[in-house]
Amino acid sequence: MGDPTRKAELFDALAQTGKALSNGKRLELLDLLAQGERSVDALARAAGLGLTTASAHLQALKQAGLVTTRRSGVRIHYRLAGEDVAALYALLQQVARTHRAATEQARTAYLGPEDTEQLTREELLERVQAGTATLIDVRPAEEYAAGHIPGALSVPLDELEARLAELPDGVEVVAYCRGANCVLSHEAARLLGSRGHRALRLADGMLEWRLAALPVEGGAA
Amino acid sequence: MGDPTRKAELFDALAQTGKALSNGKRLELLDLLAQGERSVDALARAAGLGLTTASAHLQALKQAGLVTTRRSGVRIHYRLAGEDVAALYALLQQVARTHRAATEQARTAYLGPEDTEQLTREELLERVQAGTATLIDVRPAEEYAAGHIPGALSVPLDELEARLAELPDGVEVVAYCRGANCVLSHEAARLLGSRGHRALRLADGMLEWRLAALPVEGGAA
DNA sequence: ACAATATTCCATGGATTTATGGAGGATGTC
DNA sequence: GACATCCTCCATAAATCCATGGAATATTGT
Repeated sequence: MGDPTRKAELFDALAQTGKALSNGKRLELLDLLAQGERSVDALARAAGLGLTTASAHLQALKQAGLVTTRRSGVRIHYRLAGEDVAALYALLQQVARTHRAATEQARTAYLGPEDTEQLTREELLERVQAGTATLIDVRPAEEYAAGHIPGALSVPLDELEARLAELPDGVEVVAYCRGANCVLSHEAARLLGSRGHRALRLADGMLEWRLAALPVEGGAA
Repeated sequence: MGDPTRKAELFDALAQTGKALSNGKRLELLDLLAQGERSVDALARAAGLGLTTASAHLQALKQAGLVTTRRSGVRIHYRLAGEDVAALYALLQQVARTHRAATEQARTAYLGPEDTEQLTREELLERVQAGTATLIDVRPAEEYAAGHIPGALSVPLDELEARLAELPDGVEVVAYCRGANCVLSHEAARLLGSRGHRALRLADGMLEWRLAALPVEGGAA
């Protein structure tokens, strides 16, 4: 009635994919890849990893079936194997945050105090359609290019201070970034608030927006 | 712009939850818990683990926030921390199967050849409502008691052969069990087929049925 | 063919994980 | 209170994972 060895092999096979999610650096790489494809050294730099270390982790993700590769000239671009992988990553984040206090603590320690106002995807959608808010995407330009919320302006956090003049006065500014655990929109909202703007931020980010099947502009057509 | 140490701590915190999914035995325990709560030694026996080993894995799942405990007299019952955990487990299975050939191979090696006909949840729902099929739940009675598809008869695989006479002749029999990777319905369908019944099986199982928010009978009211 | 760039492969030492058996705690029974 | 049951905690040895640096491989440009 079901060979126990075969059964163990099946569960071990599933665990191989689970293992890919068992290391913080690999999750950080997945987090980046959830915003669009990237080359190995771009990933290594963005995640603060040694090149060989990043390569090894990416191999592990590939073995687990979570990412695929594409060669373009001399460099190799990694990307998520599918939207279900993005969904798996997002769900892991949600479960970890909901059911484990230590995760929530680490999150607030990283993102800083909840001193800026947030709004939901639905609220954002309303305001954008009504034109009552300016929406800015504070992720790196590369990620904006790979797909963004329709109507959003690309203002990477790096450039925000220098480009404050571009933002209309007296209108709400809504910032968003990668996802629920991304610090960029928090910092953007703080900066905007301190300069007299009425600043809000999207509670989560591009990852959750895409998974909710809301409209996306740019990127792979 | 975002303390790198704090950032690493956040991703490591997420990875703590991911680690829970990185071991085959732990996934097997989750698989059992997805059918309902159980005590430690029941889990150890069902998963073929030593008691202390099972306890250690359950502690790991608890630390990760995936399960909670409830004491009842001298024994401690573990259960999933929420339906989102069941969803996470189901999604991991789906991703592993879809994107990794080795997983699919291990699955077919365990479940056996695809020599029995399967049907989807929607098809099953139609037949049950129309009354054109007899539905049997071939999981252990304990799991049936914790919740089953409305109208299903509890016929644990162990007892199926002895209780064949209970099944009406000339009517389709549909068997289901725990989920997409559960062997019980495959074996039940083979047995039924070899005894002259027209036997089908649900393509997945109770886990996916519940996650699809389809009606469930029995269990926690 | 040769050099340059991007990535993977390989070997290594240090840290982490796992299974197991025995001791220790909590609860219920007599 | 003594005892049995169920579970957790602790110590240990084997296996696995991780970061790192140097060598090997693949592609492009000269």
